[in-house]
Amino acid sequence: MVTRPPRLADVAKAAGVSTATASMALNGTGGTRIGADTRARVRAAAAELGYRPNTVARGLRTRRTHMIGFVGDDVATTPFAGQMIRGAHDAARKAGFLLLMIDTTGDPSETGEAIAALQERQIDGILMATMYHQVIDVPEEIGSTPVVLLDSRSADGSASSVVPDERGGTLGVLAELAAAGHRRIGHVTTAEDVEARRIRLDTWREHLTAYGLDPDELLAEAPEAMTRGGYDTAMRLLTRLDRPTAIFCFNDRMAMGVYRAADELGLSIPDDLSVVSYDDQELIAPELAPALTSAALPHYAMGRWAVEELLRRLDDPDAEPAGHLMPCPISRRDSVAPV
Amino acid sequence: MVTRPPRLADVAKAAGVSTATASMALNGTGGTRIGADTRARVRAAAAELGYRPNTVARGLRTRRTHMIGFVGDDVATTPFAGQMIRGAHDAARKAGFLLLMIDTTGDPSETGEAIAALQERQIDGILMATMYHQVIDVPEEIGSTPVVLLDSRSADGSASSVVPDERGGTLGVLAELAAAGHRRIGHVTTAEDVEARRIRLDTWREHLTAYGLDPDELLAEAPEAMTRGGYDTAMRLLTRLDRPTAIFCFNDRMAMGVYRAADELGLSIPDDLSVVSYDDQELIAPELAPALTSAALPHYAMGRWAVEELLRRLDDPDAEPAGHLMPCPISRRDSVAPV
DNA sequence: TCCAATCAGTTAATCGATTAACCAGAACAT
DNA sequence: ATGTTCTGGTTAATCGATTAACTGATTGGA
Repeated sequence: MVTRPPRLADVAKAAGVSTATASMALNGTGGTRIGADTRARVRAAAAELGYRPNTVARGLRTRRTHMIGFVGDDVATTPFAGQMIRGAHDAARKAGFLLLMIDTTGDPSETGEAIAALQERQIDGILMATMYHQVIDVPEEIGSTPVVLLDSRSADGSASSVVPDERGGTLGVLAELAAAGHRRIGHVTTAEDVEARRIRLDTWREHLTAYGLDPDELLAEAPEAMTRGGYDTAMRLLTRLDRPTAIFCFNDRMAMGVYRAADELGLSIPDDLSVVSYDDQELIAPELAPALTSAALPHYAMGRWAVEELLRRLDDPDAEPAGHLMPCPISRRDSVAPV
Repeated sequence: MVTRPPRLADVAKAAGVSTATASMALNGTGGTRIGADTRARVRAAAAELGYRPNTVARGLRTRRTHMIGFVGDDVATTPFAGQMIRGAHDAARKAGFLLLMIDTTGDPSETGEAIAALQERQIDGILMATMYHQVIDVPEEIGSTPVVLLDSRSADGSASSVVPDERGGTLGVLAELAAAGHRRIGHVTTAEDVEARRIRLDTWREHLTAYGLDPDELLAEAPEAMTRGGYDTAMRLLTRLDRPTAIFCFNDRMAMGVYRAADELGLSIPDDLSVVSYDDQELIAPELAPALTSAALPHYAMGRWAVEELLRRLDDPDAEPAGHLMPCPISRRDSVAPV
């Protein structure tokens, strides 16, 4: 005999009450209408039977599924994604929500389909995550579904969003260098037109200008933000007559190239050259020799915040969309020394 | 005015039919009962209104939610996890399913809760994934929910499962060495008691024994499968009088240590020493100099297979559980040369 | 011509909860 | 004595689909 799982009606019958009473007793709703002993009887019956509410039925009635759609443009490829998902997952679970994941593989036409698939399932809200900090338009398919953007901002500020405080992080690592007495700080970056590049570059420019230095003298760009690009650009900066005493790298991968270039030129890090970077990638920054000082991308925290914000919006759909800058903590390691 | 999304009843009214007819027309059920023109009229009305079925209501009636629970013991930390999820995601989506993710952070007491949370949501089946190949007991909370194990096997074979064909992969990389004329093949491995270690080690033993060599002469173990361990063990093997001409590493991280040891001893890879490994980790194997020949862990393929198997079991719950060995393709690179 | 089968639908029950509306009895105030 | 207010529930409607059972015309075969 296949015993199907107990329904609320079974619990009610076992406790000798109506399903309405059972529902209210278990959910604590209905105010004072349920007596203490009745409540206890229902609870005991539920425990006895191993009752688990059918959230599909509940969802149909209440229009709340306690599921959040997570739309990512590439779940797998970057190690960052995992942390973002994890932050979102943890915050969701704490509030009794689960994540319904969907990956668009970066294909924009997929995004509309993904959103529709989630909406059919009556998710309570949507998290839209991008792998890199960027500015996007909220897809119109979203309609009135509450949404929070993760690692990207909406062009018109119509949706809540959380992005890393790139400016703060940049100022942070530059402050490390300044504290060690560095002035001539080079910057190696990518030519790719991404938000992160723009902010880090502008902030660094500002910093140098404040010292009366000409940033353009100390800037080098590579086509791509990879090791190779870091190597090439560092070579250019470090073979100049008045080479910088420190380099701020766009990211850790480029920093790897800078390390190699310094090595080949017989420059010792941090004694002859200090290096700071961005991203604080797990398998890179702490593993380099010497370990690299880097501003961390707060993916876990952003994931968390996004869910918390989404839950806030579920409570109050008319609240103003919030744009949050998540601080990028500085991981201080061994790649910075006094001039 | 807030316009709520159209219901099936709205479509039916617009097409001038009953909801039963509308349902059958849209789903193609009910055999010949629906005339071609009626069907067309209903379809047109649905398209016109932008009708999207409410899958919560449907799920309540049909007891099928088209959602698969994915229980992972650590979604984020390993880069492998992403590929596994992706494989599962892609196969699921192709079949109209979505993944409901839940992370237990490796805590076994969490697992029961996770399964219960998924069952409350009436998922159609569960994927249980572990980050490392291991043998586990299927949690009793699973009950009669269809389940497929990912990267682990059930101790009693009661559930379908898919794991990497470690033996095949090991034979594969060893064959690379054999083809280059290597006989004295050392093995550096970890002392951690994991399934992968056991199989790779046993297979290597077998291979050497077939050549009449004594494996124990050529084996070195480290406490952990990290770079450090690879370095230490390689140092031991390579400073012997009759050092091996090739080394098979337990994984890529240990191979990094082997590379460093060889470098320090003035041995050039692959000319003085050939190296093969396992895992084919994205950020390691292809990036080493020379690039490392390694047997790949087929996480994407396993994720896919697991979903396909789960869907098969949904169709036929009484089918025998299948234990699948997923081949580990060999990534041939530049770390092997003729003796 | 008449009964059976086929066609093309409709009606109504159902999935398992939540919740608005109602109700009987006890306590209380006037 | 009688209306009012609590207490502690119950009844029945509802969420939005699917589907078993039924029905009223046609068509077809003998």
